Amino acid sequence: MKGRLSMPTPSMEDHIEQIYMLIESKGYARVSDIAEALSVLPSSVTKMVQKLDKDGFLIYEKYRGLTLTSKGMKLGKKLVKRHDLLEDFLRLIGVKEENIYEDVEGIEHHLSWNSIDRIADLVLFLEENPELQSKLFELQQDSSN
Amino acid sequence: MKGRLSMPTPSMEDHIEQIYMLIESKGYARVSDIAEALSVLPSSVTKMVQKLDKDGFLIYEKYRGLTLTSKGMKLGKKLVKRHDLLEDFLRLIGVKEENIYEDVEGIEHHLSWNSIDRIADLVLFLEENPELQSKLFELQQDSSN
DNA sequence: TGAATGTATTTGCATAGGAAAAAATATCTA
DNA sequence: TAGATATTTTTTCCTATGCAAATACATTCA
Repeated sequence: MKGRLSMPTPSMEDHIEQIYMLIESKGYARVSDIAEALSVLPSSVTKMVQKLDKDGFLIYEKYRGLTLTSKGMKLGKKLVKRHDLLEDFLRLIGVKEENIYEDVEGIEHHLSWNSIDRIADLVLFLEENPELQSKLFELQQDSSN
Repeated sequence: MKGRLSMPTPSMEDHIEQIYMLIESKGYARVSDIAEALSVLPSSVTKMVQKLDKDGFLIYEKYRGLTLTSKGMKLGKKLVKRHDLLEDFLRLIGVKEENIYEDVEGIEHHLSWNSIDRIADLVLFLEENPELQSKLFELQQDSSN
C-alpha cells in the first residue's frame, strides 16, 4: 500500500490543518475563521471546502457549516503534529521567532515522513541534551546576504 | 534594504539553480538539458527562460542560447549552496537517500536565510562531532503511518 | 549544398489557487 | 418578526505553471 489516490495538495493540507485546530479549540470551524487564519478570502475557503467535501475529508452543508470526517480528523491530527514538530525544531536551533511560522508553513507540505521522523529524533535528542543547544548557539552568526 | 522587487518564485529558482549548475559543469546550458534535469518539457523551459530574461537573471537569444547575468550568477550560486546544505543536513540526520533529493527540492524555496544559517550551524556542529551522529542514529525508528 | 534530423519556439489548452464584487442566506436586535 | 447586519456563496477574472501539438530554426552529413 503506497501512494493511494492522489495526495492532498499543500493548500488542501493547510485548510485541513487549520480546520482541525479550530475544531479542537472552539468546537467548530467557520469559513471566515479559516480564511482569517490562512490569510485568504472567505470565497477562496468556500471553494476549497467544497473540494475537500468531494474528496471525503469533511462534510459540508452550504451556509450551515462543516465537520471533519474520520479521514479528515486523522489527517488533521497528523498535520498539526507535524507542524508543531517543525516549529519546535526551528526554535530549538535558534531561528528567530518572526521567521518560524512562515518557514514552517512553507516546508511542512514538502517533507517525506521519513524526514519528519528523523527531525523528530533530532528534536528529542536536543531537548534531552540542553548543553548541546548552548554549544550550537555559540556558533551563531549570519551571512546576511 | 529589505524585500526588493518581488522574490523569484520556486519554479524560477529551480530554473536558475539548474542553469547555474549546467554552466558550471559543462560551460553552457541548453533548453533540453534544463528540461531534462527539471523533469519538464522543453516548451516549459523556453517560457520560463523568457521570463528570466525579462527579469534580468539571464540573457536569452532565441534559438541561440543563454547566459546568466551577474545577478543570475550570484543568485544561482547562492541557491546551489543552499541546496547542497539541505542535502547534507538530511543525510546527516539519517534520512534515506531515496527521499533526500525530492525533499530538498520541495523545501529549499521556503526557508528564510535565517533558518538556512541556523541549519548551516547545525550541520557544521554535527560534522565536527561525529559521536553525536551515532547517538542520534540510535534513536531511529519510524512511525510508518 | 540541401534534405534529414535534432532542437527550440509558438500556440492553445488545462489545472490550481486566489482576489473581488455581487448575490444569497443566516442571524441578531429593536 | 421585520429590517439591519454579518456571513457565506457564486460568479468572473487573473496569475503561475506545465503539457502537447504544430511550427520554426539550426546543424549535420551524404
